[in-house]
Amino acid sequence: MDTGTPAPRRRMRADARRNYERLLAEAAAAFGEHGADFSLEEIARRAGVANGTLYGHFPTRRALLEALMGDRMRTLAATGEELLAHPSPFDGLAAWARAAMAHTTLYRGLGATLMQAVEDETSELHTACKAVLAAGEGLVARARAAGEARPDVTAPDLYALVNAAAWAGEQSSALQAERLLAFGLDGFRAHPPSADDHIPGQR
Amino acid sequence: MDTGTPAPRRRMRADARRNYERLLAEAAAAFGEHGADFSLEEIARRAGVANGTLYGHFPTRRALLEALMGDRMRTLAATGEELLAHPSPFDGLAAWARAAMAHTTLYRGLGATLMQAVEDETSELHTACKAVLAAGEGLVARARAAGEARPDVTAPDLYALVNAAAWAGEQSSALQAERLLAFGLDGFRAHPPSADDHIPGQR
DNA sequence: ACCTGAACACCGTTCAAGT
DNA sequence: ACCTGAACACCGTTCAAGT
Repeated sequence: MDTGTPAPRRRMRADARRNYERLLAEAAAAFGEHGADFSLEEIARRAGVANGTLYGHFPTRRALLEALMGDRMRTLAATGEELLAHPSPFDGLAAWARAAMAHTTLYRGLGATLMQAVEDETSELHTACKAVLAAGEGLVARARAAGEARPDVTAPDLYALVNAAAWAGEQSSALQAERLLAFGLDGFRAHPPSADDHIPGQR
Repeated sequence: MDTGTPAPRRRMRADARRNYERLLAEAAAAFGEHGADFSLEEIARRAGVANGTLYGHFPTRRALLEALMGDRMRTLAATGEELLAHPSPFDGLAAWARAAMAHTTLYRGLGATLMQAVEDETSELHTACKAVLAAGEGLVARARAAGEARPDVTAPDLYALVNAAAWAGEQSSALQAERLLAFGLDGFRAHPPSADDHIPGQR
């Protein structure tokens, strides 16, 4: 389960702390209902603070998202490590992929931010995304080693699949997201001995 | 090859026609360089017309995109019908999927519009998207009938895969888009006799 | 140390007034 | 028939001035 609102790193003045938490609460509600691109100005308005106050606490939209999502993402990474103990390497990988997609689905439009953050070191979400990617890498490596996943499947492939499927789901339906994820995962699976379709670009 | 700027449906006054074409040309350039979400106001500015003139010709951004993409999309649909004659049903499907993804990639951010338009009957792109979807349906049906594609793969699955892979490519790299498409297509492939992974939701 | 609110430079869309 | 440009209601971001 979740630990609720994450604590700011350091001691803050009482009024500052109160503003910080109200902003976080309003942002969570607004992002949940209208997506991660919702107006920051309107969030400040709903929290009853001036827009400058929001920027004081969260200099960028990504910083706000990190405050909302950081803990969840670290939990997801931890779940990945636990799934390394799953009896079936591929099923463990698949289960984790579904959990990861559920995280991306938290706020509509989040996938793009998560995709960019993993490559952008200046993003406040970079560290959390890297942890998620590393967890995926562990699971992919294990499935590859067991001969259950293709030898050319990478962690970035898994990361991209999860976010892309979530994106597709936002455009049409949650069912479509699940289907795309399932087909993609099946494409990751090692064939018994048969046809080797070429995946471009090995990395 | 392409027929160049599409003609407006009816006779127009000479100055109107000139504005129409300048708007289209500037939009093509701007969307190509900065994506399909580029400022319409700036496009009007570059075309040397008032913003109201742009809205007069193209009441919505989708109308502008339809004028730019409609012919291309109908060509893509026609290519799909030709590929029904491909010796290998699955290879024909795969070749068409790659061509479709190339279309989505024309303007950054286009995928979302194409995904929505296929379900939104009020979208100016709806008809063109439906034609593309129908072409996909033909190829998928043939590959299913030949036992080369899973029996539960649908045209919307193919459509979603193409756009989702294109989207992922925009967030990271064109190579990632190709890889995701390849893995997804491989997931569409029928297994010889073996493991049946469950794809949710049959449609 | 933190907050306020105005300032700046943008958007998309509509519509009265012109020619 | 078509064009213009202002009007309206929004944005994100910055920063001087306050307490």
